[in-house]
Amino acid sequence: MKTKREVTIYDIAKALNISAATVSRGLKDHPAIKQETKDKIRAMAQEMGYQHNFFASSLRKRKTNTIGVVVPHLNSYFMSSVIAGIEKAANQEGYNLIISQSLESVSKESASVKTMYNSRVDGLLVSLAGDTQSIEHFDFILKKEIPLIFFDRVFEDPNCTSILIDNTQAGYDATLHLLKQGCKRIMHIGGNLQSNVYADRHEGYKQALEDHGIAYDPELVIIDIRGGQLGIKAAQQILDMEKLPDGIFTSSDTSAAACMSELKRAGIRIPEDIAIVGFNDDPISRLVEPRLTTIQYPGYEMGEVAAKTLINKLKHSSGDSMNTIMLKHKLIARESSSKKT
Amino acid sequence: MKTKREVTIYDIAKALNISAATVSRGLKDHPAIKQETKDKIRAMAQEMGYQHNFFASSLRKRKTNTIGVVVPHLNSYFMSSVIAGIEKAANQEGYNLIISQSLESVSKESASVKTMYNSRVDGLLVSLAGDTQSIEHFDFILKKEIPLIFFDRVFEDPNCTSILIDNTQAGYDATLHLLKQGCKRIMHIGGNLQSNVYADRHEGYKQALEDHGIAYDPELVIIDIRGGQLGIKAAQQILDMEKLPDGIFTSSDTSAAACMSELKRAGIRIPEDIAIVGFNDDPISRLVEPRLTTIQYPGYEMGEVAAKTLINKLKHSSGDSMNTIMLKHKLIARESSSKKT
DNA sequence: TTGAAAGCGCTAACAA
DNA sequence: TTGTTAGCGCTTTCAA
Repeated sequence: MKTKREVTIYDIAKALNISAATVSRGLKDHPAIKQETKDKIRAMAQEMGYQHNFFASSLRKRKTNTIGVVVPHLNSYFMSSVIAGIEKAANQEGYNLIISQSLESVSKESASVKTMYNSRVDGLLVSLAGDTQSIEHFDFILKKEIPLIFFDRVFEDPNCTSILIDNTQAGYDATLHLLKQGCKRIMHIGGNLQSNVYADRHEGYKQALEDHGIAYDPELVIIDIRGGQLGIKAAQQILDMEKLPDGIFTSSDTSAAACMSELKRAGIRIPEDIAIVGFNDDPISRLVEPRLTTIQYPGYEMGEVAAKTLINKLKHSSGDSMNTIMLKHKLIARESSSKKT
Repeated sequence: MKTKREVTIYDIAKALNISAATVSRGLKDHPAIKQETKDKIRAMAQEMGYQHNFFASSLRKRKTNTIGVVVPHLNSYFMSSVIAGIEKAANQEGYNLIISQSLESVSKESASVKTMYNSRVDGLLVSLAGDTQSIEHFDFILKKEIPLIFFDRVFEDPNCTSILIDNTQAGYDATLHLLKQGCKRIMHIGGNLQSNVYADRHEGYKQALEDHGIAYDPELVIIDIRGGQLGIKAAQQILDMEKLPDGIFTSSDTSAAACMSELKRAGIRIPEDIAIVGFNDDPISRLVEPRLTTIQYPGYEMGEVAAKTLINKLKHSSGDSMNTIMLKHKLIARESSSKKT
């Protein structure tokens, strides 16, 4: 870059007195090139400090070997695990990654998708922002037939594959666990219901109560208060209640931990007074006291599956497309919910 | 992408019966183009679904407006904050980001840097892997005069700028705080000493002891045990000691929290028996019990400064280059270290 | 087994 | 204010 001119395949060609085409082939191990020639080319490339120019190659091939990833936030344990999984799978197959955060805003999400398109990503892996209500801003991507896969925070659409866990079942499991511990008055603290993830967990909570003859009480449900701090604000709200709950199912470990910390400070005993179940199996769930019962959720694997599915589509552009891939989850019981001894 | 041919500026030009050059200029608001023409161009581009092709443009301009970021791990609170800061600053100036993790391995770091070069990033922002002992693998970057900035985990080199905090001072502050609480037998749990970050914190610890007439005792220092779990293993080691320490200075909040959790499980009281100071002001420091005293460390700001410094270099390629930028840190005293009441 | 030649889509001198 | 022209560095037919 900069002022210094690039070392190109032409430079190598000239030095070796062969053609650029041969150099190009030799560099990528084309079978039609003599081993001897390849060796010479490699050696010279090495010597001259040649580096492949991805742009020129992409421009010419009309494909970039790059996958775009758009997520709401990078900074959660779950998301980092997913990204790590994506990176591993992508790397293995020789794909690069461009990553961007929407910070939970559709408009930023939309801008990111445009940028990704401008970079001509071959495919897109997306976990939607909280306030995303439609996927119109992906229309032009779909129209260009760029494969689009949603994971975790998904949107049902016949043209896209979704990869997720059964959040309804997971919410059901969490609530059921509390019921089995003898809880009768179970709260739910959850995220933005516009997102499938939180809507489904909430739904599972509702169903579990129903199945056990407990009426759903909207007073016992606290949903996403914008600007983080959900756990702390929820705790304050709980402390103001006339009659305390005896169990809480929270849609994330971080807010569960924050909430628990506040409640404990106010003198409430966990799990004796209130049992708590979180979600995600974030490392924090093992560090707080008591340790959090939680739903384990295969982030790394989800990333791997997402990337592999996408790459598969890219390679065999046949539309074998599954529409939904459901991964397993598991409840991990720890002290924060153990009312029985 | 795919089979569908791109809509190019030529298509727009043809449709409007003007030249491609004019379209190119119009699209980027070149002052020499009549407003009326610009409007026509924009409208047609819109209508035809034209999207800028970043590759062709980069190839031609020999600059990409892309910054490469290489970090050891994405999944820590600190690193996510840094990335968020970088992203904001980069976005503001119209730069894109390519992000990659070295997973603490020099070889992966080296591969990442190569890939970044292949993508012809305009500049590089790097936090080094734990076992990086030299920066030879950046030589070709430097030779091409691609600006390279290190942050947090840095390497002293006259050709690169480093952005960091005064880790020695911070280590000193943390240790001093424990001394002031009356601790006499202070342990240090730290990371890989090959990294400036941990080496300096360790050095500060040493100096503080020295300044207070306490002999440095290698038995009281536990350094990075590969494969994470540092906090837990350190706790086990502590519990095996004949004489327990009365204070611990840990180089990260996550290992401090894990260590504290283990110690508490073994019946040790924090801070009465052992006072603890962590590092980073990770959210976890406020969620564990007792809450962790820690060193606050401006991650977001560090990211912003790093990106701005780099972009500045990119824009005015004059070598105004400062060599080191030192950001402020601050000790935040919480319950985990408060021996005095 | 190799080479010649034609672009991929865009930009920037230079000219008009 | 706009157009002409010549590439940026690479890949890929087609031909030899």
